[in-house]
Amino acid sequence: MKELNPLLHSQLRLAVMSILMNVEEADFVYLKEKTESTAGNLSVQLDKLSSAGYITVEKGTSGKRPRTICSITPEGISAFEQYVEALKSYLNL
Amino acid sequence: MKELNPLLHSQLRLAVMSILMNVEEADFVYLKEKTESTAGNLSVQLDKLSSAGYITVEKGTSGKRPRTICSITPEGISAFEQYVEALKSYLNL
DNA sequence: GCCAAATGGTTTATATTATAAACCTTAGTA
DNA sequence: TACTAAGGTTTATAATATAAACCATTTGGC
Repeated sequence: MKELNPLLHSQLRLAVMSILMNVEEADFVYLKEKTESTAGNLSVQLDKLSSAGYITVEKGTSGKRPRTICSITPEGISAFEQYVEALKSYLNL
Repeated sequence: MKELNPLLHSQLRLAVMSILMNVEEADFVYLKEKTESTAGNLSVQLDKLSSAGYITVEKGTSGKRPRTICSITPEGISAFEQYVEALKSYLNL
């Protein structure tokens, strides 16, 4: 049986990747709301995805408030697609 | 976003459930080979699935050797199907 | 202007989980 | 008898996910 990329096989990280597959970019607050995660948890998981090169994380400001914008990288897209293929073999799809 | 049943969201347990969805029953040795897991790990995960009522685990003998036979329960099938549905929403399927 | 609360995070501690190592029991066998 | 192998289980450890505690800035009320 195929291996399931452990970096993607995590509910929160998968949720983030799933969202980023469908939008050009998304900011921290949006991801937090959509995934219903705590800020701490999200912050940690974004770091991991970023360290793996699956997403980029740009820390800037919007007006005077900080704003962190994330987007998926080509490697992220590729990893996600491979993960989906691997999963299919488990799910009978 | 839908919650992913944590009991099923584990590579080895998912692999076991996936196999059991496709066969009437499977013994310990078969599952170990198919999943390429260690016996210890498999034993632990089978216990968890069994405790949850997702599979039955019958410990008998074949000839003189012990033989543990597993099969999926209706609750297991239902849980698996719900898990698949939830996952689909993450995978764009 | 000053204090309280809110916003947008990060760091760190804890609880859970997955995994393998070590162990047990019985059977065959040299 | 004493080794080895088969088929597992129990337990210790490593990894992971998660939230609690914390920090910096900003905004609103008085």
